[in-house]
Amino acid sequence: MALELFDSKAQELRAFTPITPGHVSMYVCGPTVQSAPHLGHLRSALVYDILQRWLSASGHEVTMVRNVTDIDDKVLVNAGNRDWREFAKEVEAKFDDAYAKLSLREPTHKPHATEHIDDMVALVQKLIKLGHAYQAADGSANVFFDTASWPRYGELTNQKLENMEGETDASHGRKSPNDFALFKAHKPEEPETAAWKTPWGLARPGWHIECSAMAKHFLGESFDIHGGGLDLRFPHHENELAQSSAAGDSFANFWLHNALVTINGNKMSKSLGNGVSVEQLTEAGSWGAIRYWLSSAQYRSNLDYSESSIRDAQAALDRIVGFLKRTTNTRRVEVDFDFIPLEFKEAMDSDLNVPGALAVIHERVRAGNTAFDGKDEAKLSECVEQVKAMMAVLGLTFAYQEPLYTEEFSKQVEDLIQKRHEAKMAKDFARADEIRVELEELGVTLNDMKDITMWSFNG
RNA sequence: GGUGGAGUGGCUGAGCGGCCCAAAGCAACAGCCUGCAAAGCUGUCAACCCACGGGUUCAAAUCCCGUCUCCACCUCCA
Repeated sequence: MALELFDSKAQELRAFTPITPGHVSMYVCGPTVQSAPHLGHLRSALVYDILQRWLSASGHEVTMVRNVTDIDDKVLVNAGNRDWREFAKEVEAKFDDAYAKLSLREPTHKPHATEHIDDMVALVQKLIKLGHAYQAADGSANVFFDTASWPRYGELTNQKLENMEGETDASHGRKSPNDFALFKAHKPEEPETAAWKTPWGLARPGWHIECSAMAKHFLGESFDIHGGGLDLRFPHHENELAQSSAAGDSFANFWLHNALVTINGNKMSKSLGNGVSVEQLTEAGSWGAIRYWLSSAQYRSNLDYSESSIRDAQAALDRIVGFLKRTTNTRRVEVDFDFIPLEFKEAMDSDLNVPGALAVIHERVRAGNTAFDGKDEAKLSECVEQVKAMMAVLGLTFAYQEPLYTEEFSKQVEDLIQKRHEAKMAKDFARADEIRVELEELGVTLNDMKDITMWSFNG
């Protein structure tokens, strides 16, 4: 069975075949760095991180571009009196920090909009030449895409122009309320640093043109996958598609849209004031638990946050980590993708069914625990290998660490266990419990089995 | 008004024509293990036929029609 992905343009599951065999190119809309990240941003980035990991695990070389929109109305507004560039960098650092803590892979390219103004100008010039864009009638540096000139407009979201509500304050030299800005003329109240010289005058780029230009710059006229949040489908992605295809590019072969994070059934967003901060999350559980939770619904399903979400995810994750800890103290197993069970592969190939994949992990954990208790070494090894490989594919390896301790420490622990054993033999349980507490303080968890006491280190 | 999507056990959440008397996790209960715990294992708990009403089919949670409720998008949004 091969990978199938839901293409939201075709509105159906399609067998995924890369344009260039063995190589996958993907573009994912990254954040507009206007305010600190929330759960929704994290989910979106994570979805494509897992896709990237699965594609490479299954033998593809992946080029992934995730942009940073560092110039935008909101960036300028939220910067207040500060230099907006400094502000944007600061916010970007918060995103980078959260991404790193979630253990996201670095994208191959992480372009900033402000670094690609020339690419955008070139693309817009081409659109004007082809009759799909025009400079504002009022003579300003505003440049708009001419939606009326592009009959395919609306093809991504299956909408017709006459049903669209369009920009309410249509002016600024637009021919139609549906036309969207490619470049926005410099406004006197905005800093000069936020304006670039273009053939039409001082201006800054509109949001949509950025992604078209950067995708083309790094991936060419056609590429495999374009991803982003469901809320970007319209207008952002619709407009990207219109611009790029009007300019003659075939653009993305697959469009992927991840569903949103909701809270009490409603979209999490700044305007509703229902965002959950990173602080709130980390109080409830580790970053591993946050990643686990964000993975726990298929990417096209809404994921509803509640107070117990992260706590429950932590418990589920601890079960897996606990298994690895209790069983791998004296074993070292290399991760190998050949160890991945077929059921896991099938789940992942089925439009990234991560919850189904997690179910396979838990099933293997139970089998492994049973093998461990029954001292079935061969079976245990197999389960450990499988669980580790699957955890690696899902990017959850960072949630546990190989126990690192010195020989000396090991000897100290084993001495204490021996003393505890002696105390137990003497029925001095108070002393035995004291030693257990002492070991716990050292970070050691005991596991009393029938004839032997095992221990694991949580360092 | 237009365009997409959703309604599955106490909670989260898979399944999308037969392998479903519906995965997995969390929560809860009991047993095993233990000096007692923890962890683990086993079992139970649980979905009154998977929102409701019709229909198609030898067969439906899964397809079709209708109804109700909810969500997202329609030029800020991951």
